Amino acid sequence: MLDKKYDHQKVEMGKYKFWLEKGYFKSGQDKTKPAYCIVIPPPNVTGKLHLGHAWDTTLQDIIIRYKRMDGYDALWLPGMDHAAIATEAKVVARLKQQGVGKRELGREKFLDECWDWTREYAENIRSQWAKLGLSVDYTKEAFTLDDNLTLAVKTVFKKMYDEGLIYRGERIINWDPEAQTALSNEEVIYKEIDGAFYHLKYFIEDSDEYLEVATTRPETLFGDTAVAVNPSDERYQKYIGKKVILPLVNKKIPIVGDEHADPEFGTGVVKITPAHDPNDFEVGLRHNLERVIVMNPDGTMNENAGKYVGMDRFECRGEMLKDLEKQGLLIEIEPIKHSVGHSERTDVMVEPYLSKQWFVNMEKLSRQVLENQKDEDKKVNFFPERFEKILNHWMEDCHDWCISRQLWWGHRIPAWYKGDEVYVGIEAPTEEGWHQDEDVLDTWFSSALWPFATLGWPNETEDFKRYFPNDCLVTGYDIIFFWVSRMIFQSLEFTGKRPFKDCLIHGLIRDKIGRKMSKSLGNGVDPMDVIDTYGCDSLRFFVTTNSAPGQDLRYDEEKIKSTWNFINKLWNAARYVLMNLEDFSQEDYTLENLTLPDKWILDKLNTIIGNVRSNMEKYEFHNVGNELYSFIWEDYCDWYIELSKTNMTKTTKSVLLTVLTDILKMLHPFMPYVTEEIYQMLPIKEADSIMISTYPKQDKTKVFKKEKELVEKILEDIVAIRNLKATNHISKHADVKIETKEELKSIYCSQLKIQNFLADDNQDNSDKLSYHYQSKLVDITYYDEGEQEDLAKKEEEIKKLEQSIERREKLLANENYVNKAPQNVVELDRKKLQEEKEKLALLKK
RNA sequence: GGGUGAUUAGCUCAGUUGGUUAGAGUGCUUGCUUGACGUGCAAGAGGUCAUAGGUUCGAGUCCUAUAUCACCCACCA
Repeated sequence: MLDKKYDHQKVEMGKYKFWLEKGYFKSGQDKTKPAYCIVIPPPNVTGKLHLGHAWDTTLQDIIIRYKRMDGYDALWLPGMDHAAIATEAKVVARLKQQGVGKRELGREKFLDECWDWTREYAENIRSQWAKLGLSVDYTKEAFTLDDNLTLAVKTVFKKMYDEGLIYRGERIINWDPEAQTALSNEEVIYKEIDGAFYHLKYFIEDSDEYLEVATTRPETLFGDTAVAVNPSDERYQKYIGKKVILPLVNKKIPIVGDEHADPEFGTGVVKITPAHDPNDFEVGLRHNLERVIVMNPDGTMNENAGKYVGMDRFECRGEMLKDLEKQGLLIEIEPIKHSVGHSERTDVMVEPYLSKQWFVNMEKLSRQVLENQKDEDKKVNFFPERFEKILNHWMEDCHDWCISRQLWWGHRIPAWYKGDEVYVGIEAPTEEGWHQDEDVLDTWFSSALWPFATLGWPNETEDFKRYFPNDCLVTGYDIIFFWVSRMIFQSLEFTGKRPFKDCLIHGLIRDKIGRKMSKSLGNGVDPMDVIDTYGCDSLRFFVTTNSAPGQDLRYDEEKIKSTWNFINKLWNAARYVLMNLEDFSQEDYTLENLTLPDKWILDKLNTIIGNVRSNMEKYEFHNVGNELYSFIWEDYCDWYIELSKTNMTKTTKSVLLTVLTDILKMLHPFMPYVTEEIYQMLPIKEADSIMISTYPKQDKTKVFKKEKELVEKILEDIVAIRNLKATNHISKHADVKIETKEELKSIYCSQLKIQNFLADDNQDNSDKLSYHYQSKLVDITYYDEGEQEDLAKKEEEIKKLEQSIERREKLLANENYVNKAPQNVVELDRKKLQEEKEKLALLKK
C-alpha cells in the first residue's frame, strides 16, 4: 500500500536510470511513426543550470513526452555550447588563481585547459538534466566544437566568403580591453552611469579665439584629427576651413563642416576621433581624415598619447585633466548621466576601437528572413505570435555582424594569409608560407547552425532528412536577437528551409518581488535545491503552469508548496483507488451498468481530454495545468471519489481506475516521476512504463450529455443545502425529511451525511424549528433545535433573483439583441430566465 | 526618439474570435478528530477589471488618448 504522505525523494529515486536503461529516450526505433524533433538550446559549458534552464527544458520535455506518447518518433537532441568568450573568461580566471597567465601557457596548453573544463562542466550539466527528468536522446548528443559542427562552420564560412556575405575590413568595433577581443553589438550592455562632459578650449590658429568642445572621453583627444561644426550653424560657419590647436598635443587640425554636428547639442562643436568613435569614423571618411589609434589592446595609452604612454585609459584621463586645468584649457566639468557600453562577459567599459575584423554582411540575409515570414507555409510560427514582430523589427534594422574574436577557445577562422593574399577554405592550403588567422569565431556563429548541423549537415544524412526542419524550438525572449534570428537566416541560406516550424517563446524567471535573478543581487535560486526540498515534479509543474505564454514568472516558494500539495492530493487519491482495487484484475474490469455519477465523470473526463489536447497543441500549458488541477481535485476527488464510497461495485472500481489512468497519462509530461510511480502500481496497465503508454483520446461512446446535466443539478442542490445548513448552524443530528426520486436518494443522503431520517410523516416536529430547501429534483426539510432560519439571507436571495430576471427580460425584449446575438447565446438566456423564474417560485412558496 | 509588455480580489496571476452573475492559487472568516488526504473536508466574505472617451444590442476583451511600472532597440560629441 502507498504511504500516507507523498515522499518525492523516494518516488524519484532510480526512475531516470530505469527509463534510460530501457532506452525509452532513444529516437528512431520505429521509423513507421511520424518524426518529431526538438533540439535543445545548448547551455554554455560555463557553469550550473539555473531556474531559467529548468523552465526552458521542462517545456521541451513536456512537448516531447506528449508527442512520444501520442505516437510520434520523437527526437529531443541534447547538446552544449563551447561559449567562446564566456568559457575562456572562466578558464582564464581559474588559471589566474593558480598564478598562470593565458599567454605564458600558450595556445595549445590553454586549449587543453578549456577541454578539461568542458568535460568537467558537461558532466555536471548532464547530471542536472537527469535530476530534471529530461528525456533527451543521449545517443545524439552534440557539442558545438564536434567534428561535424566544425565542418559545418567551415563550410558555411567558405560559402559565405565566396558569395561576398562575409568580408574582412577595418571598422570601429566594440573592444573589450579586459578580454582583449572584439565584440558584436549584441554583446554590449548599455548601462546608465554617472559621467561628465569635459568642456575644453580648442584655440583657433593664430587667434585668441577658441572653440568650446565638450567630450565625455577626453583621453581620446590624442586621436583627434579634426573638429566639426554644422555647416548651417551661423555661430561657427566662418571658422570652417581654419584650424584649431589640439590641446596638450599642440597639433594643428582642421575645422570641418559636417551634418554630424548637431547645433542643438552641447556646444555644437564636436571633436572628431575617427579611430575611436563610429560616427567620427564616418565623418573621417567624408573628409578624408587620418585615423590615429591612441590605445593599446589592453586599454592603456600608446605612444601617440605622448607623456601619458603606458597609463591606463582612466588614469590618463585624470592626469591629463589636471594638466589641462593648469594650462587653462579646461572650462568646466559638467556632471551628466549617460549610458555607456559594457562587455556582457567581463563587465568592463567597452572601447569603440578601430580594428581589422571579419564581418557578416546582413543585407541579403535579413531580407530573406523578412520575405520568408510573409509565406504562411514556410514561416516560423511564433507562440505567442507577437514575438514575430520583435524578429521582424530586428531584421529590418540590423547592422553587419562582427564575427571575429581575439580569443583561442572556439572555431578558428578558416582563413590563411600569405603577404597580401587571403585564402579561405575548409582545409589549409598545401603550399608553403601560409599562416592561419589567429582569431576564432563568435560563439553564435556556430550555434546559428545548431538545428541542422547537429543532424549531420552538410552531409545529407538520414537524420537530417528525417528530422529537419525541426518541429519546435523553445527559448526565452531575451535570446531572439542573438540566436533565433541567426538560426533562421543561416537555415534559409544553407538549407533553403526554415530551421523549425514553431518557435515557443517563454519569459524570464524573476524573484519573489519581481527582480531579475542575478549573481550580484544574490537572489538566485538553485533548481537543484528546489528539487531536493519539493521534488522535481513540483518544480516542473510550477514553472510550466504558472504564467501565460511569453510572460515572466516570479519564483515563489509558496507556490511550489501549493504544487506539492496538489501532488500529495493526487497521491492520496491514488492511494484510495488502489486500496479499493486490491485483487482487482482484468476479468473484473467492466463498464456495464454505469450509474449516474459514473456517466458524469466519464463525460467530464472526455471533455477534459479534448481540452487538454487542444491546449497541448497550442503550447498553452497553463491552461492544461488549470484544467487538470480542477478536474482532479474538484471533480474526481471531491465529488466522484466521495460518491464512489457508497457504491463500490466492480463498475465503480473500473471507472475509478479508468479515470485515474487517464489523469496520470495527461499529467505525465508535467510530472514524470509521480505518475510513473503510481502507474507501476495499477492493477491493469497497457505498458511497462507510462512513458510509452498511449496518450488519452476522446471516446465518443462516453458522451452522456443528459446524465451529466442531471448530476450537475444534483451537485448544485447539494451545495445549496450545505450552505443552508452552515449558515443556520443546523446540527448534524437534526431530523430530516427528504423527498426525491428513489434513484437519487442515496446520492443526496450520502453527500449530505444525513443520519436521522424521518421516514415517518406523522412525527410531531412542532417543538422544533424547520429549515426548508426545494428544487425541481429534491424537497428537503431539516428539523432542529436552534436559531431561527436566517430569513434576511433568503430575502436577499429573492431580491438578487428578481433583479437578474428583470435584467434578462429586458435583454430578451431588446430586438437588436435577439436578432444580432448568436442563437445559442440567446437560447441560453431564455433557458436561464426560465430556470430563475422557477427557482424564484420555489423560494417564495 | 522607435517598439513591446503589464495595470483584474489583501498578495501572485489566469481570462480563447466581444456573449450567463469576471476565475484560480494563496491569505482571511466560520464549522468539521467523517476509514484516501487536517499537506485535508465543507461553507463563506472579498473586484468601479489603471483613467477618460469611442465603436457595439452587449466591452476586462476592440479603437483613440492619458497615467504609472518593466523591458528591448537606436542615439548619447
